[in-house]
Amino acid sequence: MVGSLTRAPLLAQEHVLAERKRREKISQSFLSLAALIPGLKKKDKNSVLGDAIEYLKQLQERKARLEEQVAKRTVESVKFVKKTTQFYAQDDQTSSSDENFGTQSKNPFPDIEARVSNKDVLIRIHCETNKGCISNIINEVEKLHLSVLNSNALPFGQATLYITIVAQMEDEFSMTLRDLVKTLREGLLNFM
Amino acid sequence: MVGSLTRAPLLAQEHVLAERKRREKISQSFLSLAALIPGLKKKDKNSVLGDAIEYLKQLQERKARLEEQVAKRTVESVKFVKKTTQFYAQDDQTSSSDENFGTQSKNPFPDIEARVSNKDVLIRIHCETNKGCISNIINEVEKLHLSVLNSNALPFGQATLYITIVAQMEDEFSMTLRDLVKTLREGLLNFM
DNA sequence: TAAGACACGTGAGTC
DNA sequence: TGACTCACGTGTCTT
Repeated sequence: MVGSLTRAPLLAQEHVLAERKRREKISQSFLSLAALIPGLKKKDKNSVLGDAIEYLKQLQERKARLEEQVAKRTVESVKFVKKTTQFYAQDDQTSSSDENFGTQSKNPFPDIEARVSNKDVLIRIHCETNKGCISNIINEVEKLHLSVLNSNALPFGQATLYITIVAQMEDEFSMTLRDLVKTLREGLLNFM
Repeated sequence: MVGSLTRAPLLAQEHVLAERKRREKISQSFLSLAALIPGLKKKDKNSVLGDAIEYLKQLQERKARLEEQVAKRTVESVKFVKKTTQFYAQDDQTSSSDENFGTQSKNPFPDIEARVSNKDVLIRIHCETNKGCISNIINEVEKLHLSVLNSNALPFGQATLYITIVAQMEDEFSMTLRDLVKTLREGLLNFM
Protein backbone atom coordinates (compact mmCIF):
# COMPACT_ATOMS: atom_id res chain seq x y z
CA MET A 1 0.00 0.00 0.00
CA VAL A 2 0.92 3.63 0.09
CA GLY A 3 3.44 3.41 -2.65
CA SER A 4 6.21 5.12 -0.90
CA LEU A 5 8.42 2.34 -2.07
CA THR A 6 9.18 1.42 -5.63
CA ARG A 7 9.24 -2.06 -4.25
CA ALA A 8 12.68 -2.98 -5.34
CA PRO A 9 15.22 -1.26 -7.52
CA LEU A 10 15.88 -4.46 -9.41
CA LEU A 11 12.29 -5.33 -10.01
CA ALA A 12 11.52 -1.85 -11.17
CA GLN A 13 13.79 -2.16 -14.16
CA GLU A 14 12.55 -5.65 -14.84
CA HIS A 15 9.08 -4.28 -14.91
CA VAL A 16 9.83 -1.66 -17.50
CA LEU A 17 11.60 -4.26 -19.53
CA ALA A 18 8.69 -6.66 -19.48
CA GLU A 19 6.31 -3.90 -20.38
CA ARG A 20 8.54 -2.87 -23.22
CA LYS A 21 8.51 -6.44 -24.49
CA ARG A 22 4.76 -6.62 -24.25
CA ARG A 23 4.33 -3.40 -26.20
CA GLU A 24 6.69 -4.67 -28.83
CA LYS A 25 4.62 -7.79 -29.37
CA ILE A 26 1.44 -5.83 -29.65
CA SER A 27 2.95 -3.45 -32.13
CA GLN A 28 4.16 -6.31 -34.22
CA SER A 29 0.75 -7.93 -34.13
CA PHE A 30 -0.75 -4.68 -35.30
CA LEU A 31 1.66 -4.70 -38.18
CA SER A 32 0.84 -8.27 -39.11
CA LEU A 33 -2.84 -7.59 -38.93
CA ALA A 34 -2.56 -4.49 -41.07
CA ALA A 35 -0.73 -6.52 -43.68
CA LEU A 36 -3.74 -8.77 -44.11
CA ILE A 37 -6.17 -5.99 -44.85
CA PRO A 38 -6.37 -5.10 -48.51
CA GLY A 39 -6.56 -1.45 -49.47
CA LEU A 40 -5.60 -0.16 -46.09
CA LYS A 41 -4.39 3.39 -46.12
CA LYS A 42 -4.17 4.72 -42.59
CA LYS A 43 -2.11 2.43 -40.48
CA ASP A 44 -2.98 4.18 -37.29
CA LYS A 45 -3.99 1.76 -34.55
CA ASN A 46 -7.67 2.55 -34.44
CA SER A 47 -8.02 2.48 -38.19
CA VAL A 48 -6.36 -0.91 -38.36
CA LEU A 49 -8.77 -2.27 -35.81
CA GLY A 50 -11.75 -0.62 -37.43
CA ASP A 51 -10.90 -1.75 -40.91
CA ALA A 52 -10.06 -5.22 -39.66
CA ILE A 53 -13.51 -5.43 -38.11
CA GLU A 54 -15.18 -4.23 -41.25
CA TYR A 55 -13.16 -6.53 -43.45
CA LEU A 56 -13.83 -9.48 -41.19
CA LYS A 57 -17.56 -8.94 -41.33
CA GLN A 58 -17.35 -8.62 -45.07
CA LEU A 59 -15.42 -11.87 -45.35
CA GLN A 60 -17.78 -13.74 -43.10
CA GLU A 61 -20.71 -12.54 -45.13
CA ARG A 62 -19.12 -13.51 -48.40
CA LYS A 63 -18.04 -16.87 -47.07
CA ALA A 64 -21.58 -17.57 -45.93
CA ARG A 65 -22.99 -16.70 -49.34
CA LEU A 66 -20.47 -18.86 -51.13
CA GLU A 67 -21.11 -21.77 -48.86
CA GLU A 68 -24.77 -21.42 -49.44
CA GLN A 69 -24.19 -21.49 -53.15
CA VAL A 70 -21.84 -24.44 -53.03
CA ALA A 71 -24.00 -26.36 -50.62
CA LYS A 72 -26.98 -25.94 -52.86
CA ARG A 73 -25.14 -27.50 -55.73
CA THR A 74 -23.28 -30.27 -54.00
CA VAL A 75 -25.58 -31.36 -51.28
CA GLU A 76 -29.06 -30.48 -52.34
CA SER A 77 -30.28 -32.85 -49.74
CA VAL A 78 -33.39 -34.51 -50.94
CA LYS A 79 -33.15 -36.87 -48.11
CA PHE A 80 -36.26 -38.73 -47.35
CA VAL A 81 -36.63 -39.30 -43.69
CA LYS A 82 -39.92 -40.94 -43.57
CA LYS A 83 -39.96 -43.37 -40.67
CA THR A 84 -36.84 -45.21 -41.59
CA THR A 85 -37.20 -47.71 -38.86
CA GLN A 86 -38.07 -46.48 -35.49
CA PHE A 87 -35.38 -44.29 -34.14
CA TYR A 88 -34.17 -41.68 -36.48
CA ALA A 89 -33.67 -37.97 -36.16
CA GLN A 90 -32.81 -35.61 -38.92
CA ASP A 91 -31.42 -32.21 -38.30
CA ASP A 92 -33.65 -30.01 -40.36
CA GLN A 93 -33.20 -27.04 -38.10
CA THR A 94 -36.46 -25.30 -38.82
CA SER A 95 -39.16 -27.48 -40.19
CA SER A 96 -41.30 -29.24 -37.68
CA SER A 97 -43.41 -31.74 -39.48
CA ASP A 98 -42.34 -35.35 -39.40
CA GLU A 99 -43.51 -35.98 -42.88
CA ASN A 100 -41.47 -33.24 -44.37
CA PHE A 101 -38.86 -34.35 -46.87
CA GLY A 102 -36.58 -31.63 -45.64
CA THR A 103 -35.33 -29.63 -48.51
CA GLN A 104 -32.35 -28.41 -46.63
CA SER A 105 -31.51 -24.90 -47.64
CA LYS A 106 -29.18 -22.20 -46.37
CA ASN A 107 -26.06 -23.26 -44.58
CA PRO A 108 -26.57 -26.91 -43.80
CA PHE A 109 -23.47 -27.26 -41.64
CA PRO A 110 -23.18 -28.93 -39.35
CA ASP A 111 -25.42 -31.59 -40.75
CA ILE A 112 -26.17 -34.03 -37.98
CA GLU A 113 -27.82 -37.43 -37.85
CA ALA A 114 -28.27 -39.66 -34.84
CA ARG A 115 -29.52 -43.16 -34.25
CA VAL A 116 -29.85 -45.24 -31.15
CA SER A 117 -29.85 -48.89 -30.29
CA ASN A 118 -30.36 -49.69 -26.64
CA LYS A 119 -27.58 -47.80 -24.89
CA ASP A 120 -25.56 -47.19 -28.01
CA VAL A 121 -25.74 -44.03 -30.05
CA LEU A 122 -24.49 -43.46 -33.54
CA ILE A 123 -23.81 -39.91 -34.62
CA ARG A 124 -22.98 -38.80 -38.12
CA ILE A 125 -21.85 -35.29 -38.80
CA HIS A 126 -21.13 -33.51 -42.03
CA CYS A 127 -19.33 -30.24 -41.47
CA GLU A 128 -16.57 -27.97 -42.63
CA THR A 129 -12.98 -28.76 -41.97
CA ASN A 130 -12.04 -26.57 -39.10
CA LYS A 131 -9.16 -26.11 -36.77
CA GLY A 132 -9.68 -28.22 -33.69
CA CYS A 133 -12.93 -29.28 -35.24
CA ILE A 134 -12.76 -32.90 -34.22
CA SER A 135 -11.70 -32.43 -30.64
CA ASN A 136 -14.35 -29.81 -30.21
CA ILE A 137 -17.00 -32.15 -31.51
CA ILE A 138 -15.90 -35.03 -29.31
CA ASN A 139 -15.85 -32.67 -26.41
CA GLU A 140 -19.39 -31.55 -27.11
CA VAL A 141 -20.59 -35.11 -27.39
CA GLU A 142 -19.09 -36.01 -24.06
CA LYS A 143 -20.77 -33.05 -22.46
CA LEU A 144 -24.07 -34.76 -23.18
CA HIS A 145 -23.22 -37.70 -20.93
CA LEU A 146 -22.20 -39.85 -23.84
CA SER A 147 -19.03 -41.85 -23.64
CA VAL A 148 -17.35 -42.07 -27.02
CA LEU A 149 -16.36 -45.56 -28.04
CA ASN A 150 -15.10 -44.89 -31.51
CA SER A 151 -14.82 -42.01 -33.90
CA ASN A 152 -13.75 -41.56 -37.47
CA ALA A 153 -13.30 -38.48 -39.61
CA LEU A 154 -13.12 -38.65 -43.38
CA PRO A 155 -12.18 -35.60 -45.41
CA PHE A 156 -14.23 -35.32 -48.56
CA GLY A 157 -14.16 -32.73 -51.27
CA GLN A 158 -12.52 -29.38 -50.68
CA ALA A 159 -13.22 -28.48 -47.12
CA THR A 160 -15.77 -30.82 -45.68
CA LEU A 161 -15.55 -33.63 -43.23
CA TYR A 162 -17.67 -36.71 -42.66
CA ILE A 163 -17.49 -37.74 -39.05
CA THR A 164 -18.94 -40.92 -37.58
CA ILE A 165 -19.10 -41.46 -33.85
CA VAL A 166 -20.31 -44.39 -31.82
CA ALA A 167 -20.96 -43.61 -28.18
CA GLN A 168 -22.61 -45.13 -25.18
CA MET A 169 -25.13 -43.50 -22.88
CA GLU A 170 -23.99 -42.89 -19.35
CA ASP A 171 -26.43 -43.26 -16.50
CA GLU A 172 -27.12 -39.55 -16.38
CA PHE A 173 -28.16 -39.50 -20.01
CA SER A 174 -31.79 -38.68 -20.48
CA MET A 175 -32.56 -36.92 -23.74
CA THR A 176 -34.70 -37.60 -26.69
CA LEU A 177 -32.84 -38.19 -29.91
CA ARG A 178 -34.24 -35.03 -31.34
CA ASP A 179 -33.02 -32.97 -28.44
CA LEU A 180 -29.64 -34.58 -28.70
CA VAL A 181 -29.26 -33.50 -32.29
CA LYS A 182 -30.56 -30.06 -31.51
CA THR A 183 -28.32 -29.53 -28.49
CA LEU A 184 -25.31 -30.87 -30.30
CA ARG A 185 -25.91 -28.60 -33.22
CA GLU A 186 -26.15 -25.56 -31.00
CA GLY A 187 -22.97 -26.55 -29.23
CA LEU A 188 -21.08 -27.01 -32.46
CA LEU A 189 -22.20 -23.75 -33.94
CA ASN A 190 -20.03 -21.96 -31.43
CA PHE A 191 -16.95 -23.26 -33.15
CA MET A 192 -17.99 -22.78 -36.73
CA MET B 1 15.52 17.77 -21.54
CA VAL B 2 14.14 21.19 -21.19
CA GLY B 3 10.71 20.37 -19.91
CA SER B 4 10.65 23.72 -18.31
CA LEU B 5 7.45 24.46 -20.15
CA THR B 6 4.28 22.47 -19.88
CA ARG B 7 3.32 24.50 -22.86
CA ALA B 8 0.13 25.73 -21.40
CA PRO B 9 -1.69 24.79 -18.23
CA LEU B 10 -4.94 24.63 -20.13
CA LEU B 11 -3.66 22.48 -22.91
CA ALA B 12 -2.09 20.05 -20.51
CA GLN B 13 -5.41 18.90 -19.19
CA GLU B 14 -6.90 18.90 -22.63
CA HIS B 15 -4.12 16.61 -23.70
CA VAL B 16 -4.84 14.02 -21.05
CA LEU B 17 -8.49 14.22 -21.93
CA ALA B 18 -7.91 13.65 -25.60
CA GLU B 19 -5.58 10.78 -24.88
CA ARG B 20 -8.13 9.25 -22.60
CA LYS B 21 -10.68 9.45 -25.36
CA ARG B 22 -8.36 7.86 -27.83
CA ARG B 23 -7.61 4.99 -25.50
CA GLU B 24 -11.29 4.47 -24.95
CA LYS B 25 -11.93 4.12 -28.67
CA ILE B 26 -9.14 1.63 -29.09
CA SER B 27 -10.38 -0.45 -26.21
CA GLN B 28 -13.83 -0.49 -27.68
CA SER B 29 -12.48 -1.54 -31.04
CA PHE B 30 -10.66 -4.37 -29.36
CA LEU B 31 -13.91 -5.48 -27.86
CA SER B 32 -15.74 -5.33 -31.16
CA LEU B 33 -13.02 -7.26 -32.87
CA ALA B 34 -12.97 -9.94 -30.22
CA ALA B 35 -16.71 -10.38 -30.64
CA LEU B 36 -16.21 -11.42 -34.25
CA ILE B 37 -13.80 -14.21 -33.54
CA PRO B 38 -15.47 -17.56 -32.90
CA GLY B 39 -14.18 -19.73 -30.12
CA LEU B 40 -12.06 -17.05 -28.56
CA LYS B 41 -11.13 -17.74 -24.97
CA LYS B 42 -8.45 -15.32 -23.87
CA LYS B 43 -9.53 -11.80 -24.55
CA ASP B 44 -6.21 -10.29 -23.70
CA LYS B 45 -5.07 -7.75 -26.26
CA ASN B 46 -2.31 -9.73 -27.85
CA SER B 47 -4.42 -12.87 -28.07
CA VAL B 48 -7.21 -10.96 -29.74
CA LEU B 49 -4.82 -9.64 -32.33
CA GLY B 50 -3.14 -13.00 -32.82
CA ASP B 51 -6.36 -14.92 -33.14
CA ALA B 52 -7.82 -12.27 -35.38
CA ILE B 53 -4.85 -12.65 -37.68
CA GLU B 54 -5.13 -16.41 -37.71
CA TYR B 55 -8.86 -16.34 -38.24
CA LEU B 56 -8.53 -13.81 -41.02
CA LYS B 57 -6.02 -15.95 -42.85
CA GLN B 58 -8.28 -18.92 -42.44
CA LEU B 59 -11.24 -17.01 -43.81
CA GLN B 60 -9.30 -15.71 -46.77
CA GLU B 61 -8.12 -19.19 -47.56
CA ARG B 62 -11.58 -20.68 -47.39
CA LYS B 63 -13.07 -17.88 -49.40
CA ALA B 64 -10.52 -18.47 -52.14
CA ARG B 65 -11.22 -22.18 -52.19
CA LEU B 66 -14.93 -21.66 -52.28
CA GLU B 67 -14.69 -19.22 -55.13
CA GLU B 68 -12.51 -21.64 -56.98
CA GLN B 69 -14.98 -24.40 -56.36
CA VAL B 70 -17.92 -22.33 -57.46
CA ALA B 71 -16.13 -21.40 -60.65
CA LYS B 72 -15.31 -25.02 -61.37
CA ARG B 73 -18.83 -26.12 -60.72
CA THR B 74 -20.35 -23.66 -63.08
CA VAL B 75 -17.97 -24.76 -65.79
CA GLU B 76 -18.68 -28.42 -65.22
CA SER B 77 -22.36 -27.87 -65.12
CA VAL B 78 -22.17 -27.14 -68.80
CA LYS B 79 -20.75 -30.56 -69.33
CA PHE B 80 -23.34 -32.33 -67.24
CA VAL B 81 -26.12 -30.14 -68.39
CA LYS B 82 -29.33 -30.26 -66.49
CA LYS B 83 -28.75 -33.12 -64.16
CA THR B 84 -25.94 -31.37 -62.38
CA THR B 85 -27.95 -30.40 -59.42
CA GLN B 86 -28.89 -33.98 -58.78
CA PHE B 87 -25.71 -34.74 -56.94
CA TYR B 88 -27.45 -36.93 -54.53
CA ALA B 89 -28.94 -40.32 -55.01
CA GLN B 90 -30.98 -42.23 -52.56
CA ASP B 91 -31.35 -45.93 -52.70
CA ASP B 92 -35.05 -46.60 -52.86
CA GLN B 93 -34.59 -50.15 -54.03
CA THR B 94 -37.63 -51.06 -56.05
CA SER B 95 -39.67 -48.08 -56.99
CA SER B 96 -39.15 -46.89 -60.48
CA SER B 97 -40.49 -43.39 -60.57
CA ASP B 98 -37.93 -40.69 -59.96
CA GLU B 99 -40.14 -38.61 -57.80
CA ASN B 100 -41.43 -41.39 -55.67
CA PHE B 101 -39.56 -41.82 -52.45
CA GLY B 102 -41.36 -45.01 -51.71
CA THR B 103 -42.19 -46.24 -48.29
CA GLN B 104 -39.22 -48.29 -47.48
CA SER B 105 -40.58 -51.70 -46.71
CA LYS B 106 -39.26 -55.09 -45.84
CA ASN B 107 -35.55 -55.52 -45.58
CA PRO B 108 -33.96 -52.14 -46.12
CA PHE B 109 -30.40 -53.46 -46.19
CA PRO B 110 -28.13 -52.62 -47.68
CA ASP B 111 -28.97 -48.97 -47.29
CA ILE B 112 -26.74 -46.99 -49.60
CA GLU B 113 -26.00 -43.31 -50.04
CA ALA B 114 -23.57 -41.70 -52.44
CA ARG B 115 -22.28 -38.18 -53.02
CA VAL B 116 -19.82 -36.77 -55.44
CA SER B 117 -17.48 -33.82 -55.48
CA ASN B 118 -15.51 -33.49 -58.67
CA LYS B 119 -13.69 -36.79 -58.99
CA ASP B 120 -14.27 -37.89 -55.42
CA VAL B 121 -17.09 -40.14 -54.38
CA LEU B 122 -18.36 -40.72 -50.90
CA ILE B 123 -20.33 -43.88 -50.24
CA ARG B 124 -22.14 -44.69 -47.05
CA ILE B 125 -23.57 -48.12 -46.48
CA HIS B 126 -25.68 -49.41 -43.67
CA CYS B 127 -25.97 -53.17 -43.66
CA GLU B 128 -25.96 -56.28 -41.58
CA THR B 129 -22.75 -57.64 -40.23
CA ASN B 130 -21.74 -60.44 -42.45
CA LYS B 131 -18.80 -62.70 -42.96
CA GLY B 132 -16.46 -61.20 -45.49
CA CYS B 133 -18.88 -58.36 -45.78
CA ILE B 134 -16.33 -55.58 -45.95
CA SER B 135 -13.98 -57.10 -48.46
CA ASN B 136 -16.92 -57.98 -50.63
CA ILE B 137 -18.15 -54.45 -50.55
CA ILE B 138 -14.77 -52.98 -51.35
CA ASN B 139 -14.46 -55.44 -54.15
CA GLU B 140 -17.80 -54.42 -55.58
CA VAL B 141 -16.89 -50.79 -55.39
CA GLU B 142 -13.65 -51.33 -57.24
CA LYS B 143 -15.49 -53.17 -59.96
CA LEU B 144 -17.20 -49.91 -60.78
CA HIS B 145 -13.91 -48.25 -61.73
CA LEU B 146 -13.64 -46.53 -58.41
CA SER B 147 -10.33 -46.53 -56.59
CA VAL B 148 -10.88 -46.69 -52.85
CA LEU B 149 -8.91 -44.10 -50.92
CA ASN B 150 -10.22 -44.77 -47.46
CA SER B 151 -12.76 -46.94 -45.81
CA ASN B 152 -14.14 -47.32 -42.34
CA ALA B 153 -16.54 -49.78 -40.81
CA LEU B 154 -18.27 -49.13 -37.52
CA PRO B 155 -20.30 -51.84 -35.83
CA PHE B 156 -23.43 -50.51 -34.24
CA GLY B 157 -26.19 -52.18 -32.36
CA GLN B 158 -26.80 -55.87 -32.61
CA ALA B 159 -25.67 -56.90 -36.00
CA THR B 160 -25.41 -53.88 -38.23
CA LEU B 161 -22.49 -52.09 -39.73
CA TYR B 162 -21.99 -48.49 -40.81
CA ILE B 163 -19.48 -48.28 -43.59
CA THR B 164 -18.02 -45.13 -45.03
CA ILE B 165 -15.92 -45.17 -48.16
CA VAL B 166 -14.15 -42.41 -50.00
CA ALA B 167 -13.11 -43.31 -53.51
CA GLN B 168 -11.88 -41.64 -56.63
CA MET B 169 -13.22 -42.06 -60.11
CA GLU B 170 -10.88 -43.73 -62.53
CA ASP B 171 -10.79 -42.63 -66.11
CA GLU B 172 -13.10 -45.42 -67.17
CA PHE B 173 -15.75 -44.36 -64.73
CA SER B 174 -18.87 -43.09 -66.38
CA MET B 175 -22.01 -43.60 -64.41
CA THR B 176 -24.63 -41.43 -62.97
CA LEU B 177 -24.80 -41.37 -59.24
CA ARG B 178 -28.14 -43.04 -59.29
CA ASP B 179 -26.88 -45.90 -61.38
CA LEU B 180 -23.90 -46.27 -59.15
CA VAL B 181 -26.11 -46.79 -56.14
CA LYS B 182 -28.37 -49.14 -58.01
CA THR B 183 -25.57 -51.25 -59.43
CA LEU B 184 -23.77 -51.39 -56.14
CA ARG B 185 -26.90 -52.51 -54.39
CA GLU B 186 -27.50 -55.29 -56.85
CA GLY B 187 -23.92 -56.41 -56.48
CA LEU B 188 -24.11 -56.47 -52.72
CA LEU B 189 -27.36 -58.36 -52.59
CA ASN B 190 -25.54 -61.41 -53.87
CA PHE B 191 -23.69 -61.67 -50.61
CA MET B 192 -26.51 -60.90 -48.22
C1' DT C 1 5.97 -13.85 -3.56
C1' DA C 2 6.36 -13.19 -8.53
C1' DA C 3 4.66 -12.66 -13.50
C1' DG C 4 1.51 -10.57 -16.55
C1' DA C 5 -1.96 -7.30 -18.29
C1' DC C 6 -3.99 -2.86 -18.28
C1' DA C 7 -4.92 2.26 -18.03
C1' DC C 8 -2.89 6.22 -16.84
C1' DG C 9 -0.35 10.76 -17.53
C1' DT C 10 3.33 12.60 -20.17
C1' DG C 11 6.99 14.01 -23.62
C1' DA C 12 7.88 13.80 -28.36
C1' DG C 13 7.04 13.51 -33.14
C1' DT C 14 3.94 14.38 -37.40
C1' DC C 15 0.84 16.61 -40.80
C1' DT D 1 0.15 26.29 -34.80
C1' DG D 2 -3.06 23.06 -32.81
C1' DA D 3 -4.78 18.52 -33.26
C1' DC D 4 -3.38 14.00 -33.95
C1' DT D 5 -0.78 9.44 -32.71
C1' DC D 6 2.66 6.99 -30.47
C1' DA D 7 5.94 4.84 -26.95
C1' DC D 8 7.42 5.28 -22.58
C1' DG D 9 7.66 4.41 -17.45
C1' DT D 10 4.69 3.68 -13.66
C1' DG D 11 0.95 2.19 -10.22
C1' DT D 12 -2.41 -1.14 -9.66
C1' DC D 13 -5.15 -5.15 -10.14
C1' DT D 14 -5.35 -10.04 -11.33
C1' DT D 15 -3.52 -14.59 -11.51
